[in-house]
Amino acid sequence: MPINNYLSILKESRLKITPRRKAVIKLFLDKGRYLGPYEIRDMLKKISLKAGLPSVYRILQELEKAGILVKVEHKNRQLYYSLCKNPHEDHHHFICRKCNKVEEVKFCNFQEISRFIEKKLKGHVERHSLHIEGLCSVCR
Amino acid sequence: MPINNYLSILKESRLKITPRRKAVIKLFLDKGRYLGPYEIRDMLKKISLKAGLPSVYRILQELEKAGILVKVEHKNRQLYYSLCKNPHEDHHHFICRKCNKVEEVKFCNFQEISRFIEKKLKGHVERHSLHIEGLCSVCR
DNA sequence: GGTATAAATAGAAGTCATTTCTATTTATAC
DNA sequence: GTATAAATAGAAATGACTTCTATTTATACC
Repeated sequence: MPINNYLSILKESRLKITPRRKAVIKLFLDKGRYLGPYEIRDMLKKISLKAGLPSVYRILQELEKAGILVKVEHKNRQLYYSLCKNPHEDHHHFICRKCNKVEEVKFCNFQEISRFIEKKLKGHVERHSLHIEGLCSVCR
Repeated sequence: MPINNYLSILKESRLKITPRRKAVIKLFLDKGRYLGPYEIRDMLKKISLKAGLPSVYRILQELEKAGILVKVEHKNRQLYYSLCKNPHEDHHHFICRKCNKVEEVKFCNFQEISRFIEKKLKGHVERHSLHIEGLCSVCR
């Protein structure tokens, strides 16, 4: 998805298109992997777009709320985000533990487990999230 | 699994059986749900077993390392643990969002997704974790 | 292209979960 | 019982993340 689509989403969400927001989206597009606040701050500094950590955190929150980014669960329990390419499809993400690349997995067979739970445990399943980790085609 | 089995695991891991460790395991057995450091500290205080937060954190880490507890992923990114009843089986957990009960789901069809990833993305899958949330049979 | 407006940002300061450190206490092997 | 290493208490430190206020800036409108 080209950057202009993301900028349109910003407009739809009544968020102004500022140099920092644009640059953050570009970073995610260019890197193709998940990113954390500190490295984003550092990358922005490199392209002479200084931004304080509070601003970075805020921008990430706003982009998540707009549906442009999604949070990534990480073992160290710190904040990471990745670009959400298909917000409306039921899909999961495959994350490379070496290069942190995030790839979409357009496949979900969760219904089976869901039925198992409804039948055996008599519970009502509302949500699920699957974290898949390994080595991508380049790193393996 | 009765408490003595867990105490045996402690011994195998060369961890001493102290009043606090025993009490923490008992808490998890009794409550049947995931617990965080602060509530554990408070519960210990109630049974006249004062423990400082650093001690609680340490005990939880040790019990996790011994395979008695597992971390629970939580939206607020704070630390929660639950008892691991079958450390050696491939299984997942179903968590009730209302009472925090943790139930084992002895079912896993992950291989399908794994094969999908190996074939389509040419990646190598190493690990996965599935988080399932809803309402348990009592709370629904 | 100016200008008013609300929104965005900077930077200092604050919050709070978690960890580290050191002195003291305690479980266990003998 | 006693020696020893391991466990604990409590103060202090760490560090990710958030809040707050003053200043700057994108945008709508003329």
